[in-house]
Amino acid sequence: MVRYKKSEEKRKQILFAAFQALSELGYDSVTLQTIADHAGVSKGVVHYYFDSKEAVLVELLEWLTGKISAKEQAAVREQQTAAGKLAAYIDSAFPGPAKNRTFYRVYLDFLSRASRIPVYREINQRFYDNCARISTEVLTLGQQEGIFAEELSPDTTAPVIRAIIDGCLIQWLMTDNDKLHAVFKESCYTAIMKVLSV
Amino acid sequence: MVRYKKSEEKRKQILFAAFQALSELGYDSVTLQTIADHAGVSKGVVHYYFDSKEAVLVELLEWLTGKISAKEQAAVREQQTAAGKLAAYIDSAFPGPAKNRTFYRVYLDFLSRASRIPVYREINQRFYDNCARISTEVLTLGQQEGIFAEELSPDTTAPVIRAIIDGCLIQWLMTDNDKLHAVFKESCYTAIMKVLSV
Amino acid sequence: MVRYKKSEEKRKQILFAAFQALSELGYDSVTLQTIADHAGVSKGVVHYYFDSKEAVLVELLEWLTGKISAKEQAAVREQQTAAGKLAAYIDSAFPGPAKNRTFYRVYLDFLSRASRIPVYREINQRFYDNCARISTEVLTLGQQEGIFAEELSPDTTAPVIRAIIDGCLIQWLMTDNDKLHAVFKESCYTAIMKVLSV
Amino acid sequence: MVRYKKSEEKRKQILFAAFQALSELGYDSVTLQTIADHAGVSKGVVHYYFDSKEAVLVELLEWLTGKISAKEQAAVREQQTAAGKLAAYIDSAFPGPAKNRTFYRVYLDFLSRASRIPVYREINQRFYDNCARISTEVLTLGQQEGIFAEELSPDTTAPVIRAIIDGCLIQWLMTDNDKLHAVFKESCYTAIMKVLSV
DNA sequence: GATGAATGAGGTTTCATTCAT
DNA sequence: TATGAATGAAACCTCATTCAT
Repeated sequence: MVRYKKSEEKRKQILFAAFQALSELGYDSVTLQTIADHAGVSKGVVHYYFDSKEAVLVELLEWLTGKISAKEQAAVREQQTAAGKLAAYIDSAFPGPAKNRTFYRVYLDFLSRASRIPVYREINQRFYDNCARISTEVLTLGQQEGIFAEELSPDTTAPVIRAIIDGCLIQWLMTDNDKLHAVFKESCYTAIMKVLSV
Repeated sequence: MVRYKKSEEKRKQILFAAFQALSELGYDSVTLQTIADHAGVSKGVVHYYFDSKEAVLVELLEWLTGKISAKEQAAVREQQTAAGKLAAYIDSAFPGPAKNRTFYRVYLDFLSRASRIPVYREINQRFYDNCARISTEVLTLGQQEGIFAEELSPDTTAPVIRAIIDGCLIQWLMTDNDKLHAVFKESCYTAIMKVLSV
Repeated sequence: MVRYKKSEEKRKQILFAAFQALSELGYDSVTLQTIADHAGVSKGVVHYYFDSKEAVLVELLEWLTGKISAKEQAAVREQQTAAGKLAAYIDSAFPGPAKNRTFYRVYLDFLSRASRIPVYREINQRFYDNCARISTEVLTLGQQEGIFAEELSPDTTAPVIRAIIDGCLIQWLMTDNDKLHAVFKESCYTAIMKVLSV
Repeated sequence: MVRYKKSEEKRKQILFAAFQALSELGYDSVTLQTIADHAGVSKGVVHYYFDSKEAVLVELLEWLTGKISAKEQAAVREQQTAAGKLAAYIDSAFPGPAKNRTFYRVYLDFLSRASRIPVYREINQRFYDNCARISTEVLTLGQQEGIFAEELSPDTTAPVIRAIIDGCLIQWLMTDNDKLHAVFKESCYTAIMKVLSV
């Protein structure tokens, strides 16, 4: 993009620092100073690359959801069967305790903002759309294979699949127990299978 | 309780005002002034009844989750069959677009805090425990009736049920579309039924 | 005095509570609430008996210095010789670690105010005048007895005597060591004797 | 010192402004705003250079007592005789009405705090230790010269010397009369001479 | 490009004072 | 008389933002 003459790399560095700081401290405790500290740059630099603190956070949500969508899509594309694709999707959504904790803490911050502020809601909507595309791909292939119920419509089923994934990961996050991660992942997979199966 | 000499009624009034203000403005925009404004009292009054802003919010979460648990339990108790109890539970969790939006905006704020701050996590855990009690009640009755799968254990199933409810309501909240509330409620009910059924 | 229709006894109770609270907490930490707490009455009562917090403190200084002057005068009057009177004065000014600490903490608060606010300065001046009266009594008797230097004038000598007393007690207060109280008392007595002696 | 990356000069400027403001207004009336006003900077700057208002005041006491100790020591060092050193010490401690008023108003504020708060007491103790060093230097030299009493021990005599200085300056401060400054200075010198002489 | 000193709006909190009961 | 709920001014402090260097 021509939009940014400034070093795209340093922007990424700041976004990642913001991600870490936000996950660690939470929305109301994160400051430009803490973001700058995490990035190893001065406070002024953040303002040089981003118009405002808000702009950092908006772009962070965009960047995060984009990365996750890409990763999930890639994982699903690699598989040929509906069952394989679904498993790959869940695997991708449950990469492990550390990554899930870091991301979902931040994601909950963003969801609470998205419930009130359109710009966040729109970014999240694009993320949901990508999730729906994956779910639809899995569902329709499964229906062709005959393992998923014919009567299921992608429009109503896709949101439920993401609901179960997010719901399970939130439940797990609240347990604050890394060992239960595998249990919730398994429960999530099983639940989605039951929802889809004939 | 003797704990509060001060008018318990006014405490509730302030808590409710905080609830409204928080739902409207979000955690980082809500101030003691806005809470006081919503309650129709002066700023000092909030501090007269609560030690700090934090104390207001902690007690708000406690009060909100307590009220919801009570309502859900009462609704489930009134029904005699597993199917009736489950429907009552879902009805209770999906009271309508306005109530769900108001509550889930606030609840997302609290979940994001609960992911980092123990005191919020503990309150939420008590809420989850109550939800699990309801789910267990529904599940075991359904197993006795023969409509739910014998092999399901309450310990792993209960969290999934709440995960689907919360997940669906978050998905709906993000659509910002009141008309879809009924659709998500229906999807939620169907999904849980599929997860539980033999 | 007719000035106070209100129970003089309760006023004293509040003044004494203010004295304790002030000694314990210091000027900037003492509040009407802490004074009321120490007095075992409600906050409103303090305002009922005194126009303002400032009024409590002004009257407290008046009351304290008045009591001390009376005590010192009485002690000195009881003695017949210059040496006896001086010893009685010092004894009276050094009643012990606990009393000296309580009083001098408060007195330092008042001195710092008296250096800027006329009303406190005037009250303190009356205290100094009483001290000077005592010193003059001791000095002139001693001169008659021939043990104190003839050339000493009460006007310049009296302030020095109080200076040594206050100075020694402040020095002792800063050591925060009860055991040194007797040492400083002895040093104070010796110093004054040297200043006065022929 | 590496401790302060930030301009040491501006710190000094703020400390001096705090000194003036504190002397003028007193401890309970001085605010960060008044300090900032006296320094000709904005309120935020004070917090940029100091962690808190308390930190400003602690450092102010440290700075003030340090400066005075240095000045007094230097003055005493310049003199060769015990009498000369003592006169230099007194001269240094009585620089004049304006300076003494400004300093002793502030110092009384600090003494009242030092009587309750350890950090202030410790700083004051270091000041007292320096004063004792000076007194000891004067005393031992005077004993060698044969003009001061052999039996005087520095440990008990030094505090009395400072007690007389502080006591006299407090007495003078309370008169609120510049013309009496010289009188009290003379009285102070005479008193100390009598205390020390053979 | 990069820094960090400076600003000041706005937040939480404290507390003297008022006043209905 | 006595209480304590209520008020609101003013304190300390934080921090996004600006800007000279």
